[in-house]
Amino acid sequence: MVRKFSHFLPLSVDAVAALERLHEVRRHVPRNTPLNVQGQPYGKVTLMVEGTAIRYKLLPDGRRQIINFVLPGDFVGLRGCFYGKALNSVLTLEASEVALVAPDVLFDVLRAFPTLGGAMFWTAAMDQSILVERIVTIGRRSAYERLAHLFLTLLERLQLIGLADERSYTLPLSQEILADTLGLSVVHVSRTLARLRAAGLVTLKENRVTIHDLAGLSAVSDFEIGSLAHYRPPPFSVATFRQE
Amino acid sequence: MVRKFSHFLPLSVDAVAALERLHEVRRHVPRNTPLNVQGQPYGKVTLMVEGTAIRYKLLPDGRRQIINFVLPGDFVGLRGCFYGKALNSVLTLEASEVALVAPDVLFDVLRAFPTLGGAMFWTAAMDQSILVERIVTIGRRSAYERLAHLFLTLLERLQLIGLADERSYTLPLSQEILADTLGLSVVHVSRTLARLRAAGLVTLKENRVTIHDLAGLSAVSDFEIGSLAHYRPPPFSVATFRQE
DNA sequence: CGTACACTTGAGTGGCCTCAATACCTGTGG
DNA sequence: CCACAGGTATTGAGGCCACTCAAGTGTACG
Repeated sequence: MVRKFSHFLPLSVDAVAALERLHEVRRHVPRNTPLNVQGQPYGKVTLMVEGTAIRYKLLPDGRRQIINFVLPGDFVGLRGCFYGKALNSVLTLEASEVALVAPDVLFDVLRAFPTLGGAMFWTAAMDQSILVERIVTIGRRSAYERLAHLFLTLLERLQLIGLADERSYTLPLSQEILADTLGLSVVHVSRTLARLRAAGLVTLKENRVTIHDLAGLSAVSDFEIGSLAHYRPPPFSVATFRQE
Repeated sequence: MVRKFSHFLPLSVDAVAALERLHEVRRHVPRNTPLNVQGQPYGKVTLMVEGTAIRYKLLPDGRRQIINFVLPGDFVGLRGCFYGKALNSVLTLEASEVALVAPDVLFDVLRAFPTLGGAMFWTAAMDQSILVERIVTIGRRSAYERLAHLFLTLLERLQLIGLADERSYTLPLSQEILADTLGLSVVHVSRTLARLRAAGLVTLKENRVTIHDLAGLSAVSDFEIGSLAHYRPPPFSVATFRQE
């Protein structure tokens, strides 16, 4: 998504046009479509254009842990293509629009517009910081704090791509999804959501998350507002390398 | 560490020499030295040469979550330098040897030896898969499974850099470290270790982890042996890009 | 020799889990 | 149009896993 990168640095008209090239091979996929299956060999790199998906892993006995949400502008299988088989599954949460990207096209574009490489590096760093925060959340926060933190993380990610307003957003979050994301049971998510609602902090109704008390919620969850977007120009030039 | 990269692809003599350049500015640091402090601006990129460290985050009330272990051959602050300030703290676990790497030198080397870029991309993918596994572990596995899984992950990582033999390794793992890594309390780690010992699976004594029943342990934890090293040559050429 | 740190073990508590029943909404087919 | 099935949310009851508090042991170190 062009909008995400432009938070990193201003994009030239040409660079935007180059990004458009990645969107050439589009495909419409219905809800609950696997974009990737754990253990299967990789197809190609997929770019989410519109819609949402979840990355998750299944344990042999059926337990599921959701790793992250795939939002518009996110790549699927970019890092993983160095492995022989997919390490996790990806499933669309709603009817979505994806672009299939031939890796060579991607790298052509990056070669032509080196600044985009920096932007991709930046988003990779952001992705990792989201994973790190999730580890902290699941490992050391209570159920109450976990939900609060997740809602704020998603708010910020969606604002970055222009899909959330100041305090609310639409996302197909069932309680089962929340439970598998945060390492909780469905029942306990239901009870905890009720407490958050009663406290006047957040409401989740018909796939719409509304944050009624942003300050209160971030106080509860120790979420640093703006933490994802913090950015400083790199203290050095980003190199390019090429492998034959 | 040269040894890690050579698992990815054979390295030429010249490439090895180039990697040596990164080790030029060495520094010896004692135990419990912060290499990085949460919230502080970044210094430079650090390469662990010998020794170990932990990356962790602290919550305001003092709870600690360890994100990952820094082993020889790992970089500290490579991805994070795009952010204004450090997102997590890093602390040495024992007396260590580190190399301070000027980012420009690193990128010079990558430019001269593009295959090293591919290797770094590969290790980044591996790092991420470790984070992903930790999320699954903390979110959906029991204390018993968590410890089993961690011991196997560390075994594999250390074997990759030649610091573990077939079934044992030395690492300064206190029970507090294990607890903060796995989202458990110290007391419960103690009890669970006792159960693993009684089951004849693992022993942890004087900083030495010995795995007595590798098959049993991986059955308990659903750890895929060899999962980190799985590698397939990339289906495309890794591009290089440069930012001015 | 005393202090500090790490580990162990016991006792009691609580957060979150499981099982289960109910209610609601939506889409589907007779 | 209604009956029905499937997915989703709520609520109660009971139980367990992991937590906290606390005391005691062993080892390292100044």
